[in-house]
Amino acid sequence: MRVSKQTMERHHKEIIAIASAMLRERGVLGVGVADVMQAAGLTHGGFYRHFASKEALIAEATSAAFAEILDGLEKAAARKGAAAALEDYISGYLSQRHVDQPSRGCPIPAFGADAGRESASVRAEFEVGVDRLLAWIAAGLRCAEAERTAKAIELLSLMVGAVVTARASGDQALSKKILAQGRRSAGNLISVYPRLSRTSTR
Amino acid sequence: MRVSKQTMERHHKEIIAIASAMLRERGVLGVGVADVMQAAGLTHGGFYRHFASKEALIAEATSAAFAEILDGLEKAAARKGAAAALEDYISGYLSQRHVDQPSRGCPIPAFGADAGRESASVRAEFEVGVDRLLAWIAAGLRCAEAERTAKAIELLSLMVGAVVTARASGDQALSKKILAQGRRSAGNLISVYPRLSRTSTR
DNA sequence: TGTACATCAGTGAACGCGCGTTCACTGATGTAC
DNA sequence: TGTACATCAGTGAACGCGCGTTCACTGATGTAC
Repeated sequence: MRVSKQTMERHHKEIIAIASAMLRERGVLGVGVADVMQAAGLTHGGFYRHFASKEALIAEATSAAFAEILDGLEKAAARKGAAAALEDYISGYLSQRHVDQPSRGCPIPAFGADAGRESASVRAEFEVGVDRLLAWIAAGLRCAEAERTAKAIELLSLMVGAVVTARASGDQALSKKILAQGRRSAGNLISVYPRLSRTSTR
Repeated sequence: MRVSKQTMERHHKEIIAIASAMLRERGVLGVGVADVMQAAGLTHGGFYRHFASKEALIAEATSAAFAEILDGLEKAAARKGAAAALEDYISGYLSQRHVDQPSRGCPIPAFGADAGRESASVRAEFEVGVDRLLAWIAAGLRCAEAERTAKAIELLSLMVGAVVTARASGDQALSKKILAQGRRSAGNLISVYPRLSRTSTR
């Protein structure tokens, strides 16, 4: 039966939140409309009162995934400063926890490859998220203004690649080696004198 | 009707080759048994004379995708030397062509995220490929022996992340920016004095 | 080398199942008086 | 404020479709004599 506007809005947000986690855990093709609705405690039939299509849900869930992460990052930056927040972000990103639990993690390693195969609307949402993320990272870098964007792109690429490769590698040993190296590389990138401090591997 | 052993072997290889391209283009869930068989000029019914399951095909296709790439790399290294071959590999990897055409490209950005969700057999094949790739990259680096593996991991992570992020970003401008920065970063990584040569962004 | 026969790669129909989507229906909500 | 009624969120069955997998069948291949 019909529910109140507030209830419907709550359902809408729940559906998106569930889809945004499922999307990162299973990828675009792994997310089913019925699965999402069931996880939200609803039946699949009502889905189309909320979204025009599965594709529309994917676009909204993509946006929500980035928004959830960026909200947290912005709060952290406000609390402890941009540079300190960036350090925390990096160590969280390149942690075993992030590799093992994609559902609350970064959308880029989780379904960036899938997003590249999706429609323009999904790709557009993804791009807005990447742009905002790069801007946030750039703000936390201690370097010349002109270098910031370039360094942010380098750092993000490095972290995304390390997480994708660590997740794909079955063996724990290789996975951990990749993460550990990622942390060293990222640490050198954000340090004030990165070029001089990294002659040794350790 | 029955075909000769040679024909069957040819079919087997064709199925794997087609699946390995489709896998990189569409991801694991995007590959259909019937699609692959049809592309090979066969009907889907005969699939199970070649493979125990779709999963077995994915494992073999993963192995084949890495083998195809590593064969090419090893030949290139033999022809022009490990260091020069690595430079070519990097510029090819971080090219618009590679971003636009995943089907013959690196498996890691193409379906690394999917592979992380697959069975142990697929993950094991993936890991063997990553290991071999890292060893090949390490051999082309001009640096101290002790630094080689670490630098290879850093370089591969950087390239994988740049390609994933470039593919996911709908807009050409951001995509190109990420690739261009990837090329600069990778170039600095493989140069003999990377720490000193990169004070400027350009 | 020739013949009889077992093998089995490939075919095409069918299996159960889950997918995204549609729709008639229900009944609480929101609204007009 | 109370009442009558239109709206519409959610239900559950059904739609067509494609999925991975199975299977009886075909007939060329490979083999045993």
